[in-house]
Amino acid sequence: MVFLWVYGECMARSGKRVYSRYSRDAITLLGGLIRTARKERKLTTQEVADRAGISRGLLQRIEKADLKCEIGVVFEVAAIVGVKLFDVDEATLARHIRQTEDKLALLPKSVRKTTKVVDDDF
Amino acid sequence: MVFLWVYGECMARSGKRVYSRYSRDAITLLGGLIRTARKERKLTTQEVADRAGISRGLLQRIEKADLKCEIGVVFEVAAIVGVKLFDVDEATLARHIRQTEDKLALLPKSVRKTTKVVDDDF
DNA sequence: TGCTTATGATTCTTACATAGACCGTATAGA
DNA sequence: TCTATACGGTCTATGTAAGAATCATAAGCA
Repeated sequence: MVFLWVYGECMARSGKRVYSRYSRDAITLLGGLIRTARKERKLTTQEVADRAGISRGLLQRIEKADLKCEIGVVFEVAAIVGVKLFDVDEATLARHIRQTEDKLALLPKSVRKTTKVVDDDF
Repeated sequence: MVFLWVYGECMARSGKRVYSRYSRDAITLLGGLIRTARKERKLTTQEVADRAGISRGLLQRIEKADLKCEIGVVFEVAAIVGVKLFDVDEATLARHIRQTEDKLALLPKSVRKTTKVVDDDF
């Protein structure tokens, strides 16, 4: 029964994912910023790749905004060439993390769907 | 000669990568923002995972700031729960992309190391 | 309080991203 | 112009990230 294949199963087989324009654009911008920053600092792809501990090919894919790169590596490369993430420095980053943790502590630990006791007989 | 293993070879075998505090913190913050936004919108992990076309386990790793998740998926989840990347909307994102492209067009296509003709004989 | 379910954690398997090597091209300097 | 090299692409082997299934716990409502 091919028709009844659930989404998850299809994904597992096809491997194709769907991305919104927004997230694609965000990664495109990040890749462009990295390439620009690298050239402004006169660093070759090999130099940056070595510093990040990755291959030159992977750096090229990062700069070309490949969606399937590990986020840790992308952020690391950004840090190496001097692209500020969230547009803030380390101290501000740490402060925002604490603020988020505090906010999270006030929210319910699990999200419960309001058991719809909505009487539909009127 | 184990001592002479180059960095790349070690990486290929160990798989362990080194990350700076800055990039780790940036991802920690992103994961926290996603979890906070998800709960504020009263969405379960399963709902968000379904919308993003990923497994629940992967969403958990994203919120826990796992550095090895694909950047495309992380950004997509962020977009789904309403976390603004680069703190800007789609239109601004597109404008920044164009600006970066223009800037890139003015930079040399390849970075040449200044052949040190620096006469070291004086 | 008790019941439902959202969440966290674990294991196993498989698809695929990465490293590494190679090639040709083009491009920046001399 | 000429030359060294930075860059982009391809191919293969391999480590591992992601999906799927499961269980235990906790947490939110009635």
